[in-house]
Amino acid sequence: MACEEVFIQQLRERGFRLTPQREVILSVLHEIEGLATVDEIYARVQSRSASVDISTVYRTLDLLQEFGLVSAVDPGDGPLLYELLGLHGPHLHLVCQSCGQVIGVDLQVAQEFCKRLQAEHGFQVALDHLSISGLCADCAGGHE
Amino acid sequence: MACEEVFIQQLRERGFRLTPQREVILSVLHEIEGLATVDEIYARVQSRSASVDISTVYRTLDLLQEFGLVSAVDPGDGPLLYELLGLHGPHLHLVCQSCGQVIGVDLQVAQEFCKRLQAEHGFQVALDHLSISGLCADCAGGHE
DNA sequence: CTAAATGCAAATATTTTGCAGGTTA
DNA sequence: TAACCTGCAAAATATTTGCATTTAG
Repeated sequence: MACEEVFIQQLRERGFRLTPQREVILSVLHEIEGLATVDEIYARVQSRSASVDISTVYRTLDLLQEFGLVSAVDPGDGPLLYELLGLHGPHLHLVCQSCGQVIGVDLQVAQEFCKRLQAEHGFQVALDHLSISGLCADCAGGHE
Repeated sequence: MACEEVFIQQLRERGFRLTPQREVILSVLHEIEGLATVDEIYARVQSRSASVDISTVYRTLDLLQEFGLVSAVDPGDGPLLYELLGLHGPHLHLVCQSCGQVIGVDLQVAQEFCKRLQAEHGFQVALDHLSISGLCADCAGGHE
């Protein structure tokens, strides 16, 4: 099922409404394919529909997150990055502290680790929120 | 070597100075043992030395982080939490999205996982910065 | 003596909120 | 038409910065 359909269905289920603003925002997220700040999203939304307010962008992103269609990554500094989960579903984000790059990695590498946290500490990792800080291959290499 | 000594040594090495403010802040961190927000730290600092400014607290925490004596945890929402690493050294933080609790866990459980990220993606995890969001045992239990 | 650090106040950056009016179902 | 949503503006939160003055070494 496409994102739009999931979105519309979820909206209906909860008595929420499908507005043109929400459509534009979701469509912009499709067009971006990858991570973007609210400002970037907002700018693109504006180019299509100039009167949309940034607060509506925030509100819609929150909604999409609730619906599990979007995830947010904290880059450590600066504003959050948002990403449409759409087809791939959630993945692990490796955030480079040096260059800011965010690498998306299949969740599978984290499975064992998560199981262990579950078994040893009863802690249930939020897989749709998993991100790890460190140095990417390039930046780690340069430091040696 | 105690924190104070490391701190003083690092300061000297870099031509920085040991000020009474810095001493108070480090001492407050000792007294807290665990995670605290800047506001909490600031409040305690003030009770000892009322004229110290919050910007000095921020600046000193940055310094202590650079020196590897303090680490910051992002609770997902709200301000960062700071912690003196002191004796235990860095550990893994499990942050509960529901109750906000932060559980400190030995880094060892993450070792394999980190090695894998290193091997498969050349990514070097920042061990002094490792924190995972999810649900703690209590909150995960309650949800079922 | 002088480079570094502080306190103060103001700026910044990001996100949230209240509300009057517009819109969707 | 009734609850929901939006745009606007203002507030809130958290942190950073510029600068004159003070202070550690």
